Amino acid sequence: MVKMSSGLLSLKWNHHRSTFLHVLANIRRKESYSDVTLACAGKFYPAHKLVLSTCSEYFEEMFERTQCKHPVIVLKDIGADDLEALLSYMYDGEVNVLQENLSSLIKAAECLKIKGLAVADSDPTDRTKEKKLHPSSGSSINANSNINNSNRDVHRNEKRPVNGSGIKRTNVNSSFSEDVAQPIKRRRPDSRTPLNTSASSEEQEAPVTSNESAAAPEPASPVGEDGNNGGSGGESQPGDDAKSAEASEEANNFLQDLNVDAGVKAEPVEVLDADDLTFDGREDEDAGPDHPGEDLPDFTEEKFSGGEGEDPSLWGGTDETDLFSQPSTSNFGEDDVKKDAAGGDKSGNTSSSMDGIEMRLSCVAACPVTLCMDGLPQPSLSSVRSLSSMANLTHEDTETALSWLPKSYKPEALGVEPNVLQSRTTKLDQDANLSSTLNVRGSAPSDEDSNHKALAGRYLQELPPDSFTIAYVDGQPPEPLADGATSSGNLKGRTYMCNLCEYSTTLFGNLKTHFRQHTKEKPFACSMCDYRARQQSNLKTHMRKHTGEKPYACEFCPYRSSQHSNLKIHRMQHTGERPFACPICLKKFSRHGYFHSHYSLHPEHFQRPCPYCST
DNA sequence: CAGCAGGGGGCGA
DNA sequence: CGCCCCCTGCTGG
Repeated sequence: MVKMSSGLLSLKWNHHRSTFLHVLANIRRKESYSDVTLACAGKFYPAHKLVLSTCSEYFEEMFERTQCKHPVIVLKDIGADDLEALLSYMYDGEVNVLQENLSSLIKAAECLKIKGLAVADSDPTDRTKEKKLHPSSGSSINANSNINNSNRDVHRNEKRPVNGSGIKRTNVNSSFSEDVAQPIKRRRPDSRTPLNTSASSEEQEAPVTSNESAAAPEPASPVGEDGNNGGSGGESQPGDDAKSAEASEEANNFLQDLNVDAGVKAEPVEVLDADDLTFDGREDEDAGPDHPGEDLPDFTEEKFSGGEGEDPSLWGGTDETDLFSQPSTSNFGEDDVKKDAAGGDKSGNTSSSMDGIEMRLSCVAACPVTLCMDGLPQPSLSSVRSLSSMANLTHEDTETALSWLPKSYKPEALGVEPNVLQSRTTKLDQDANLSSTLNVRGSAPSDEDSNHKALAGRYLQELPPDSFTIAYVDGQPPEPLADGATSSGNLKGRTYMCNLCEYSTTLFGNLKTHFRQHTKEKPFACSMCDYRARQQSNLKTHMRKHTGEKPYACEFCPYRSSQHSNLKIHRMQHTGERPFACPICLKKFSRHGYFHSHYSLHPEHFQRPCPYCST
């Protein structure tokens, strides 16, 4: 709070912007308040006019011209992947794209006139004025500042070592973040070209390679043209000269600082104007040391303390669906478990993920839009930050968690606080003594158990192996499944026990459905209202409410019902059936609930539990 | 108490 | 996966 000269008090919400982004991500994830639907390649993407019109002149104009409250916009010439990426870009202010997808993405962005990608945007707050007032910090605030860079900023640019893993990276400032962005085609040369140091220009990383430029000459070319050492990103030439080596070392130091609490390994990566920029747009304390991580907590705390409303994408999924929008048809967790169950991807993806993490670290430090060129799904930085916020997480812990953590198994999905995640996996082995239950009930070898769980996960591709326990009737060992064999996962002699509650079933499909209660996943969305269901059949029943369909007719009267069970209840009026009889007064009731209400009035019910539910 | 709607488990294909 | 079923909670008469 700042007391102004006029006597007015200026109340500033420090984390207003980050909170907005966070809430926006949640709203998008939950598909709340959706007032427009984008149809693309057979998929439907609920969205918000406000966001779309904010980020796209195309949509802005479109919405101005239509009076429809909830238009469905069919995008014919845009790929679903590109649209999902653009939606992520618009909602999150950043997106990761594969290098080979960049050209089509830019093309799509141009079609839709996406600000910051295809259309120049300007800073609505006109921070250049602030810059004049605070020249020392101005360069940290927006991308334009890069154009009029200070020597320090230029130096930063010089210090962009190329990672040693062959990953190509690029950063493009976003209009959606604090930073004011220019379209890629314009901004890249500006932001990357120091005004006073030609040498540094040559040393700058060129994240977009020449072949990329060839693939997408229009949008990408300008991106790459500043990077006349464009291959450096992919070819790892951090030590081209002493300057680069020095820059690399400094970047490493920077990253190590950044990674101290992230629990991830530090590796030379591109470091943008990390400590020149703060996430929430606060002016950087320029005199401060190069500890971007000190700036980050504001961001991380705000972004990851969301509890239930946490954006699932914040939680370390390694599949692309974590990073891009998820249409209603998405089947989350699938890829995760595929990787996990298959096992083969595990190590590889883990290391790749870590690379991605590092990349994201640098990006978030700089707070631009990120175009990731490493060709691998990237976990979000937030996963790292979130994990890192947990006490005593080692690098291996983080790596392991990130490598297999599926969306369906994220803390917020499980209804637990994020910082419980560390113990969650442990809890899985301990919870409700289910592991010991396994031994008691099944006495199957643990390796066989894990093998079968892996198989179940492999073929059902839904649940992480540690989410359930299998009990074997008579100690029957699991049947080995040959590669390529198919199985419904419903194998005889097995009881699948949920490790998060007391539920057990002999049918793995039931477990899969059941587990959605823990993940709070409701993958079946009603197209007519906000209703979502965990089971498709429930959605089907729900849809009858909209269609008015009542397929179940009473044979005694005109009554019709949308649900058979309701007809059955109704029919009791005609048949006089009263299945629930009070054992005390012998009064009969048609429903258990009615009986129960009645029964609870009897003083004797304390001594005699309900004969129908034992409560 | 009846109607309605939603949640969730069982089970056959 | 789709269908069936049961159960439950809410609402209004």
